[in-house]
Amino acid sequence: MYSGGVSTSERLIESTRALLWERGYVGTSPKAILERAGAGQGSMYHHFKGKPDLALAAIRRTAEEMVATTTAVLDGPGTPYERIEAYLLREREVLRGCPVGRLTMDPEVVADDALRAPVDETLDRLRARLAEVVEEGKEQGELAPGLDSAEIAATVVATVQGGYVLARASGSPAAFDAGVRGLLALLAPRHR
Amino acid sequence: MYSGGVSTSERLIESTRALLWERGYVGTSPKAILERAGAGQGSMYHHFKGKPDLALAAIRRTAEEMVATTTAVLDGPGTPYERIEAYLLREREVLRGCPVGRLTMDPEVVADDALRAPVDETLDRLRARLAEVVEEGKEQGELAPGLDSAEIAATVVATVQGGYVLARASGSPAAFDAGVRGLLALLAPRHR
DNA sequence: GTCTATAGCAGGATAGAC
DNA sequence: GTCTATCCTGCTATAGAC
Repeated sequence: MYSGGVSTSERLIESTRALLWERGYVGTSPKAILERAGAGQGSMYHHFKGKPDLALAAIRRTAEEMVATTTAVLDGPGTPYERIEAYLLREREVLRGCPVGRLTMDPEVVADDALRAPVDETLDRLRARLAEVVEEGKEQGELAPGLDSAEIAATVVATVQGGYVLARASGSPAAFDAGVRGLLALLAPRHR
Repeated sequence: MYSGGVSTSERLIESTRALLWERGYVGTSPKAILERAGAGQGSMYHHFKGKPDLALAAIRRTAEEMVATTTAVLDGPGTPYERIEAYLLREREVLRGCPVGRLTMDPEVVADDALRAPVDETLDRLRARLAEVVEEGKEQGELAPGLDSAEIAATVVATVQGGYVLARASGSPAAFDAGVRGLLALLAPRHR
């Protein structure tokens, strides 16, 4: 029996995802979620145990989505350098920040192992995959052999996450782009 | 007439600074500030117009402090590369994050130009000073001449800001350190 | 200057009708 | 499954005594 639309529980999760991205966990109230989802109190507490439970469902989905997106780029075509470049230059809504990374600035997310786990796992998998690509680049002679793959992977992810900070501080994506271009210049084969 | 201690307004500002660092603007309540400062409601509203006004005073002081600290390192002794290295390796309470950068993830700070201004200015001055140091390094032949100083400066600041994200996600400073070491390897004269 | 009292509203959750 | 009513607590601010 198909309802012809999206289920209430689905709307609750999507509304929570949007609000967590925009306002973080501390800044997101059940009331705001319900208003955005067009649902009443009862629906939320029927489908979820409470705010943390609903937030966990939302965070898990956002994390999965990010893993899928980044994997697609890093497993895509091109040389190792080109795939790292594609990851760094991929379309982003820079001023909105990273829906996963921003959660690390939320005290209640960091304090709750269950909420932090999907965030940690997502960034960790991204780093691990990037390290593999860097390793490939070294083997193929495209990247400098002296580089530590795990370190470079951390640098790449950090530059992106920090780029969001610079962009949001200045109110413009320019600083994000500058940081990315600087990193690409440092990685670029032609500069070795 | 010296009170022999610290003024109430002073304690309010310092308490607010600590809470903004720990919990952000949205997550910090006047009540929590007053408890930490050991003051009553009246004191706060006597010295400040309200939460935003007190937060502005606290953010301005934190911003000034960060400018002073980073300037001291970047104006210090050593070659340009060594000064950038000193900035990147300087002692940090990594898991607490950056007291200035973390504010960019706060929706109410970003939405309020007065609150965002000191954050923007601080990170912008840091980038500008780093760009000058990079420029020096290029002139002295210590850094690759093809690099764009402003871009590299953005990359350096972004790596630090993003390093905090990685560290807080994993609950360990290791990822911050890895990102910094990766960046230093990419910048290092010996790798050109 | 600092305190307590109070106000009005929002946060987070529960109860029970439909 | 979904709704509204209700509860208790905390947030932000104001009033007015000391």
